[in-house]
Formats: sequence, C-alpha cells, structure tokens
Amino acid sequence: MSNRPYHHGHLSEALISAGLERAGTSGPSGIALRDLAKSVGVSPTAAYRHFPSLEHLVAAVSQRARERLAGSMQVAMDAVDDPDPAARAWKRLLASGRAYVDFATTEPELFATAFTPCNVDAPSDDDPDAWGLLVGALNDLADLGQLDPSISDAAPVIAWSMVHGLSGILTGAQLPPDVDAQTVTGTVLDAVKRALSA
Amino acid sequence: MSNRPYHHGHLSEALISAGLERAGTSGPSGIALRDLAKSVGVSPTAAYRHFPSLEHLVAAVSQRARERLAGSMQVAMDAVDDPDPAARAWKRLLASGRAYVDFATTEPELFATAFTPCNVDAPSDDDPDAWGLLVGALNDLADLGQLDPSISDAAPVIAWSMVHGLSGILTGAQLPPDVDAQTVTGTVLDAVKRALSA
DNA sequence: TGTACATCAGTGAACGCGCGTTCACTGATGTAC
DNA sequence: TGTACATCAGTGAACGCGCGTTCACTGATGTAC
Repeated sequence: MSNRPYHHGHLSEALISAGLERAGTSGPSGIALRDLAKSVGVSPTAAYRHFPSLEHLVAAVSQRARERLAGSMQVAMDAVDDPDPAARAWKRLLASGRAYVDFATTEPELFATAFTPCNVDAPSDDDPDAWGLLVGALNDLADLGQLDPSISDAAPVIAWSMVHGLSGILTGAQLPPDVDAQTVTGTVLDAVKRALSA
Repeated sequence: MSNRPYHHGHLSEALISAGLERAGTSGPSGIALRDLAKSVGVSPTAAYRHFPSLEHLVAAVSQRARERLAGSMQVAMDAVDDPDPAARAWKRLLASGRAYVDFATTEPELFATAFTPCNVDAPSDDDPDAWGLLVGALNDLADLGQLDPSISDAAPVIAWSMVHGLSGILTGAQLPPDVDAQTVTGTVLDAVKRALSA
C-alpha cells in the first residue's frame, strides 16, 4: 500500500512498454536496460529477474512493435465494407497495405524497431501477426478466383515486398522530395493489384 | 620514408574504408570513431581534421556502401547482351534488380549501412547512383514503348519498392525458412515486369 | 637560393558519460504441516 | 490457525569498458620574399 512497494508487480510488462515508448522516439538502438529500469523506478538488476539479457528485452519490444503494426492493419481491414465479395476482398488487402505504409511513415522509429535484427526469438508468436493477416487476405482473394493462379504461392512475398519496400523508401527519406507519400502509396497499391490479378 | 610518418597522407580515405570494413561485419552502429582511428594507426583526434563529427564519417561510409551497391548493379547491367532492344532493356532492368537483392543478401550489414538514417548529407552525389541507374533503365524501356504509359511516372518507385522490400525481407530473415531466396527473387522480378509492362 | 613563417595534420592526455552485467544481500510472499 | 521456511523479486554498490569530444600542444609542409 506504500507509495513504492518493494515488489513492482508487473515489471516485465512495464519494461516492455517503457521500451516501446523509448523506441518510438529513439529507435531500436535507443533501448537501454539501465535507462528503462530507471524510467520504471527500479534498479537495473531487477530487470534480470525477467529478461536474461538486454537482447531478450529488445526482442520483446520488437515483437510488441510488430504487433502494433499488425493491429493497425487489422483495424483497417475490419473497417472495409462492400457488398460485393471480390471488391471487398481487394479492399481489405489494399487497406492492410495502406495501414502498413501509414504506420511506417507516422511511426518510423517503431517501424524500424519492429524489424530490427534479433539474435533471440520472441517467446511467443506475434498476436496479431502481420504476415498471417496478409496471407489470410490473399487466401480470400484466391478463393474468389481473383488471383492469377500461376503466382498465387508467391503472392504474399510479392505483396509484402511492395509495401515493405515502399515503407523503407519513405522512411529512409531517400526519395526525391517532390513526391507525395499518399499519392505514391496509392500508385504502389495499384501496382500490387495489377501484379496479382487474374 | 620512416615506418610511421607523422602525416598519414590519406587519412580521410583510410578512415572511410576502415569504416566500410567494420560496417560490413558489425553494421552501421559498429562504426566508432575511436575504433576506426586505432585500426588506422592514428589518434582519435586526428579524425577531426577530416570529419567534424562521427555523424559525418558515418554519412561518408554510408555513401560508400550505396556506391558499392550501385556499382554491382552497374556491372550486372553491363553484362547483359541481347540483339533485340526491348529484350535487352528488360534484361538490364531485371539484372539490376537481381544485383540489388543479391547485394543485400550477401552483404546484409553493408546493405543496412547504405540505408542507415543520416542527419547529415553526403558532400557529393553518389557515384554511381542506384536511383539514377534504375531511372535510366526504365527510361530506356519507356523509349521503346515497353512500359504502361499510365504508370510510367511511378515506375521507378514501383520497381524500387519491390526489390528494396524483398531485400529487407530476406535480410531481416522474417520469411518462413522453406522459401529459397533465389527462387523468390525470380518470382518477384517477374512480378515487377508484370506490374510495369505495356 | 635560402630562410622566416603561416598553415596543415598530427599527438597524448583528459573530460564525463552511460553502458551491460555481476555480486552479496534483503524484503516480501506463499505454502506445507 | 499459526508458524517455519523455501522461493521470489527486489536493492545498492561495484566491475571494466569504450565511447565522442576537447584541450594545449608539436612535427611537417609549403610558400613569399
């Protein structure tokens, strides 16, 4: 009941969410164990009760960032409404793609965190999982006969490459400044449809 | 003439290439001014005669990495030979794309270095320049009437997104392990052609 | 042709910093009897 | 129902490290007269 109980209670969770916040401004390399412990109000050693090393903590934060990304895709897909099944399936795919790119451009550091290389695996599968959402959307299209059958196996890689690549380009700011992100996103999404359509 | 002349002679160049080497194994965050100075056999302070700060040195190394990438694209394009102009133009585009992905997978840390975010600009334009090569190859195709005119402005972004995205995916090792990099690269390059063709 | 001198390109020591990790320890919790 | 005790989740101090950067300085170079 005191202001500072000896046992934190949810330290693991607190460290991860503090890490996510830090990563959102400073990127994956901004995640520092001592810094996070301090911001949570705990000694650095305490973190080792929950993560064997910094690397595991980073992996957990990275997973959380990916889940955020996937969550925003999910929301965008759920918002799609169209009576025509084929049109609806396409809209859902493209909505998820746009959400992906939007996430990358509005939260570039979190996007980088989501895909920072990790030597350790997350203890659980991502939930929600971006790849799974994408495959699901493409399966729906395939079931409706909307996809070119000759490339349907490769459809996820093709679609993901395009949105992931555009995200990287927009994030890296390597693009000439006279192009508008929203416009170019629309163009690329059109190209996705074009590349996959039956 | 002594073993260790007081003046190094090409310190700037030496630091950049030492940085490139370090980046090739440890990535962009492995570039450390003190470490590079030591490996070149010079005091840390000496580096400041050539670069105002670490950030500028990193920017120079990053540019060098991008030029390496562009160089391998150039080589691949130059190796293409086909009597038919249209076939040749397509082959050049796809060769550059394959070189891009190959560079990323064989030198993932250098690839990451090439696109690491920099707050300072490189003092000169990249030479060779990957974006310029891509635009050139697409212009050749456009001149031959090979490109869908309705998207020709966006063709560079579409093509670059696909190869850049695939590179990121293969580099991040996020892909299920049952897919072969070479095969999937071919599939994605086919999709590029499909997305752009007239 | 020689020489004074400005300029350039280095040295070496020191600054304060935050980092990940380990150690021996202690306060709190919960469970078996 | 009370209590001994194992376990869990923290503390606080210390470790050695490499980092970027700055300081006052010196050795080498080249140019004007």
